[in-house]
Amino acid sequence: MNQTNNTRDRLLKSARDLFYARSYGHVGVKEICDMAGVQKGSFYHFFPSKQELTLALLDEYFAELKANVFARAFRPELTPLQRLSAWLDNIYEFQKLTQEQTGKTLGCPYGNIASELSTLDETIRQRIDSLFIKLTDDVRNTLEEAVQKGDIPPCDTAATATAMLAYLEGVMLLAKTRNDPEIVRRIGDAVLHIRIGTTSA
Amino acid sequence: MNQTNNTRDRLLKSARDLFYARSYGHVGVKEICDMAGVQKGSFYHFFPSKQELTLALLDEYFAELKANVFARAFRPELTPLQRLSAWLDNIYEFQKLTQEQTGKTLGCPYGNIASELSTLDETIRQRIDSLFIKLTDDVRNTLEEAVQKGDIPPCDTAATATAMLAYLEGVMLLAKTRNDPEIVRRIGDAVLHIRIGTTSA
DNA sequence: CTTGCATTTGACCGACCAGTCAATTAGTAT
DNA sequence: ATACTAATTGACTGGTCGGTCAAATGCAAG
Repeated sequence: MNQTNNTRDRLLKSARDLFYARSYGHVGVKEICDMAGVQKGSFYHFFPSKQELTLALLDEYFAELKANVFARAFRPELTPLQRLSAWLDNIYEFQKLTQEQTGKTLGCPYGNIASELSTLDETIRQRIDSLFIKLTDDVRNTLEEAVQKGDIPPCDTAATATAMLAYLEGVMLLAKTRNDPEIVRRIGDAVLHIRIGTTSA
Repeated sequence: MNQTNNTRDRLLKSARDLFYARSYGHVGVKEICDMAGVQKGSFYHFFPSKQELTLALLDEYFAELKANVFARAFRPELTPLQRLSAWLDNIYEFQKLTQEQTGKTLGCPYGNIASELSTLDETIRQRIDSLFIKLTDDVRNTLEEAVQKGDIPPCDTAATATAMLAYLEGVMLLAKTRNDPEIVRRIGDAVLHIRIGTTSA
């Protein structure tokens, strides 16, 4: 087994960047190969189709996201609410970074693909759905810890985690539509106060 | 002048339905013409390009949305909070209807196009951005009325309206990704409690 | 009946699409 | 060296893309 297949990785990275900048449908296999400095035959040596490349891309970069970004935001020495706040900060920094690098605010890489392909490719839809569920699991655990510590009143932590993800996806979509990452700063904080199923309400 | 140009209207309606079901990039001009029962030359007689058709489509159906759906939800005899609740109900009913009719939950027609084309076509991006702003204007007015009546504490009504739109866009995106309109029911209500810039917080 | 414009047709264009394949090259194991 | 496989090349296919165009048709005013 080869430890890191260079060509395969370059294809994945090129596809990820191109899809993020311009969407799945508007990026061709040829262009992905050109950016990776590879011929088309090599693409189909490593991936049976554009769809399969996309599935691999989603899995591998989500694992990287969890290991690097998420592990830092959700680290246990922070209080639960600090973790959610760090998550929000990460989103703002990422949107601002892409704005500086590309001149455009590109939104959420997963939300973009979910929006474009959920109705077109059932396999990809299910994959992104399961990634979103994994994400909300981390958020839900954080919320449960917050409830146990008394930081927030009891609530439906699973539904609240889903609602928080929904809000941040919507915020990123609006930031993309406005082409302005500052939207995240202006309205992002409200994610901390979203609650579903509190006994009081 | 002809009062209602049948061919043009059929092209717009076909494009709207196809774009909503499958996205801009994955629907060709040929297919739009086929559904409208028209040859390609007719398409380019009425619209100089696919982009221009899309701009016309956005404007005309947004006007229709405001006149029919929005005017009903935001009618003055309802209390401000009832209007927001009616807005949410409309969204749920619409997502459920498309699920029943097409077997798929398709999300927000404008959010979908915004996500796909904001980074690809600056003109379309600006158009959708301005439609979103028009939408938030109605919400902001409702929030200001709620503040004046003492239904809610004072807040940054403009930012809160944007946050509410963001949340509902996110909810529709997750409903689409989950392919389940019930998501809207499960977490939608939280939109009523979103606040930005309250003096207390 | 004629003029003139709006509408519609359907063939056509070059470019690009995802995907195929036989042939070559590189690397490894014996 | 040999043999086997993995990796890579680059030409190729059939089909679709957005868009063009000259010719035909419909229609209304004089």
